[in-house]
Amino acid sequence: MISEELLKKYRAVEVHLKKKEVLFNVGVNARYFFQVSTGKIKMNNFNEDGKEFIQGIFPPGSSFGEPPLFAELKYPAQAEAVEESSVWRLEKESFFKLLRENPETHLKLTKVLAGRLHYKATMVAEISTESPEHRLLKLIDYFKTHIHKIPEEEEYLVELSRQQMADLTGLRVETVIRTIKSLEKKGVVQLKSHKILR
Amino acid sequence: MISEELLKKYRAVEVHLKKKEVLFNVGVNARYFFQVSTGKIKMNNFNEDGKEFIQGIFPPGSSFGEPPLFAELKYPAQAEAVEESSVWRLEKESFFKLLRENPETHLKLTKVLAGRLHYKATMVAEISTESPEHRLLKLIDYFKTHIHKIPEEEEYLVELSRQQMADLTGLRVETVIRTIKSLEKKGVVQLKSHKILR
DNA sequence: TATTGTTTATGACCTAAATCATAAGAACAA
DNA sequence: TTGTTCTTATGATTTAGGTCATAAACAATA
Repeated sequence: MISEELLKKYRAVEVHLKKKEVLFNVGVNARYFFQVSTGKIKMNNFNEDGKEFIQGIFPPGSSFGEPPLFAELKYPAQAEAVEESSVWRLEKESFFKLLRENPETHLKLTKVLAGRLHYKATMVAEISTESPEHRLLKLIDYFKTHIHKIPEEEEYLVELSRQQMADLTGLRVETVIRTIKSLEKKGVVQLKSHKILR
Repeated sequence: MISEELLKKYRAVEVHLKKKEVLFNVGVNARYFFQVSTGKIKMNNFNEDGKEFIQGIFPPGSSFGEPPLFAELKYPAQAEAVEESSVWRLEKESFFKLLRENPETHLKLTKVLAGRLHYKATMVAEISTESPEHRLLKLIDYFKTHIHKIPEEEEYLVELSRQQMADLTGLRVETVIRTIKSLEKKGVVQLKSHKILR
């Protein structure tokens, strides 16, 4: 997360997005650095027959879509506003200038990328080899401990919908619903008026 | 890739690994920066019933296993020598000193992480939503254009075994073999004495 | 050049999760 | 208050890819 002062200093501008508005598409070249100011942005893919995969959901303060900026690559996914949002947009050149002139910020950003790589490595191994039960528990636990940093013994109320969990784990809604039910029966998660507790 | 002079200057040492030897395990804390000197290292996971997933295969010059170093996390996968290999090993503290004192190297490393994040984002979307055919073609094309940087019109001889392709895409060997055959029938890849050309 | 191991190949069969259909409950807007 | 839409729920059916078994082709080693 880059501070607002710093962003403003390097001439970042705020861009407004309506719910479901797309900020950038798959396959285009990256020209800007983005950081969520308000709302929520997701990065996602669709296959030929419309099945969605969610790469990540970014709350205020998170940057997203930086890799193609560094590696001169095209966006592997699109960015879309989950709800009405605004994002800071910084020109690529200014962004690199900012990094050069603020080594501490560069290191912080490297740490963010490292964290994201860790999440992806975890999830891709899950998705490619594990059962729906295992995948969903891993997802829930990852959000609990790494995203929200909630201590093991404390209760965590999952804020994701069944559909979002499906799109994050490569499953189908029905499978998520059935699996969550069965996890409840086993007592590994609780359900309070459809909300998942763990 | 960090130059050998620089590595030596910061007191990196060379570690020798026999084929199949494990350098570090899942779940342990990262204490060193590693870069392949000779041979080939893979990072991989195994699920309960022994199914493997390959996170990446690293040739000489590539570093690997940096994310937990930055983000204070545990290794999400193990590192194992594919063949007899040697790797440079640099103490965590020396590594960060090196980065601070060599901003250009820090930027180069950030680019490496960005590239790897791009690969993972691409593959996880494939694995979670696409057919075996699509997954394998994407894998082959990714290796052709991004790893080996071979121009579109030139022919690429896939150096991966069917088993490795299976472990990189979350499929089973038999499925890879059958799918490659069917891709050959369709004329989208060629087979020359079992080697795949694209 | 026999032997052992690894990789590629193929058929038969089976199963977990996707698909399809339908509906009830919640949330939101008019 | 009544539509409208989104989310959760559940049963029936289908199917793609996994599993199992067996073998040929090839490579590596003694």
